[in-house]
Amino acid sequence: MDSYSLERPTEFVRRYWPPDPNLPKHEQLRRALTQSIMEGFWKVGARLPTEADLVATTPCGLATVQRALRELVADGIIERRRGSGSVVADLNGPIEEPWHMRFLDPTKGNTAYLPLFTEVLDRHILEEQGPWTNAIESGTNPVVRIDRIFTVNNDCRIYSIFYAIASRFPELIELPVAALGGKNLKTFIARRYHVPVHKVKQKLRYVIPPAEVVEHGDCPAGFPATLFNVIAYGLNGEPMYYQDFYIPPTDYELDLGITTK
Amino acid sequence: MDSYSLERPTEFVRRYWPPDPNLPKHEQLRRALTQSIMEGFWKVGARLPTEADLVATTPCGLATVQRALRELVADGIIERRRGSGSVVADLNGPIEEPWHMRFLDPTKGNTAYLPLFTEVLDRHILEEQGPWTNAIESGTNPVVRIDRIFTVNNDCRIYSIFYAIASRFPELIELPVAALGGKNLKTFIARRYHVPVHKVKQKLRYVIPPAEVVEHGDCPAGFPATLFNVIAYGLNGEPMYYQDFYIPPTDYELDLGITTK
DNA sequence: TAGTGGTCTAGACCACATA
DNA sequence: ATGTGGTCTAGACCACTAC
Repeated sequence: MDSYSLERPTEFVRRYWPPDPNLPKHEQLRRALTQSIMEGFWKVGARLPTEADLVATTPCGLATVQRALRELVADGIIERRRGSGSVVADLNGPIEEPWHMRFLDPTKGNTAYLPLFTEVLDRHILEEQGPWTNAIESGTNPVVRIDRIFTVNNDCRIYSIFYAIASRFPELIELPVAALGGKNLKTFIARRYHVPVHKVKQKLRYVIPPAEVVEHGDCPAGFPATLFNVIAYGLNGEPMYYQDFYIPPTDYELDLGITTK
Repeated sequence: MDSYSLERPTEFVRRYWPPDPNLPKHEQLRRALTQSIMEGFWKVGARLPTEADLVATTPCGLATVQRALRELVADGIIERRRGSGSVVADLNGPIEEPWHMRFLDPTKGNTAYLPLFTEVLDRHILEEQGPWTNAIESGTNPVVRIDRIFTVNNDCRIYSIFYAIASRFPELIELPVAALGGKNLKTFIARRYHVPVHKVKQKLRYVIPPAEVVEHGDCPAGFPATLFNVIAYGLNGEPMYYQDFYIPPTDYELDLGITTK
């Protein structure tokens, strides 16, 4: 092991160690690696230092390094293969696929999802507070609201309203609206800020849809519509965005994912 | 450490070891303990053998025993406290609370759930197949179907249809229907068979409700109703039951839980 | 063949709970 | 004071991958 190959691991330790000296070492290493991946120090798909490198550059023994790496695998943040090393989990893979609004394709035995197209209708900055305030901990900070239409299989239009803290994702307000068209905002955020969505809290309620929802979506006016609400959280459990979906009656089946105790 | 205190751990090893000689030891120990807990060999709340006892009675070293126990904690199957030992996680605690149909109480800031009452309408054995067949892997085996009404906060009635393999939960067919009234079937199953529900797969679709749903529930006739479907899985990931809920329009907000990648 | 992760052990020290 | 789980290390051997 020559010193050249230890340059990058050494730089990693210089920047990220110690994250918190009061924690156990395996937890410190786990957090340091999570933080560095979130900040893009290790890019998606990049090879991480080997166990031996981490033993050499951190104050951790082999078993401690292995425990930290094993926990990162359980978190879905990295992938490891015997003989070939550890890499940052690929956000361009399954994570890039839509997470919300996954409608099952009946012509494929409900094993695939229907195609989804998005169109941006509006974007503006909100100073006022609302149900999203507590959810994304925005307090009195300005919030960016993005209204979109999701079209499922070319025949069902879902109105979506996305809320996030404006200062946290500046590109969402700096870019022209046209540049957001057709994009998966979750993926967009994951790529630009290296903060993949890791878990979502889901709720369901019924409301009379507001005028813009009736106008652009497929919800009938005057009747209660299904309002599907999502709060998305990042790797560290910090809230990232709040999103409402107004789902009209449809024959398609919506996959809500797997929930664990 | 006298031999008397090793009686129970020794009996555990005699009955459950090895679960599968081809697996790593930490995985074997994890499975053996999971299996023994599921079968009631260790009762809910009971103290498990200490790390030292397991080192003495199994072919595992201390670190291996610790790794297996740590994984069981992550699974939510046991709880450990320094100085006082490892115990089987209490199914009478949070797990006993309703999992499905958790409507938020608006008078308590949406931090508590509304009370839920159940009433059994019907129970019969099905020989035919249906959408539940693949979900619970019943094949051509008879399935027990239990129709119930869930009443939320005394003013919203939800029709529920529960499906499970009849031979797997014989008490569900042997007991008189009256004995199932008011019971939480998930808890009932967990207690009798030591198989707590561990994760659920959730789907949403819209259907015209069948006659019995319109008659006993609050869904209007002739209009599409929200059909919320749940497939519940046990500790080992094996499917346990399939359940449909016909949810009428309501002002209450339904908590769908947290979904992770 | 060399490098990498996966498993496992023996042993040490520490923090916390119970008595 | 004793027993318990929590952390950590050094070192060994094995399985798989890539060259």
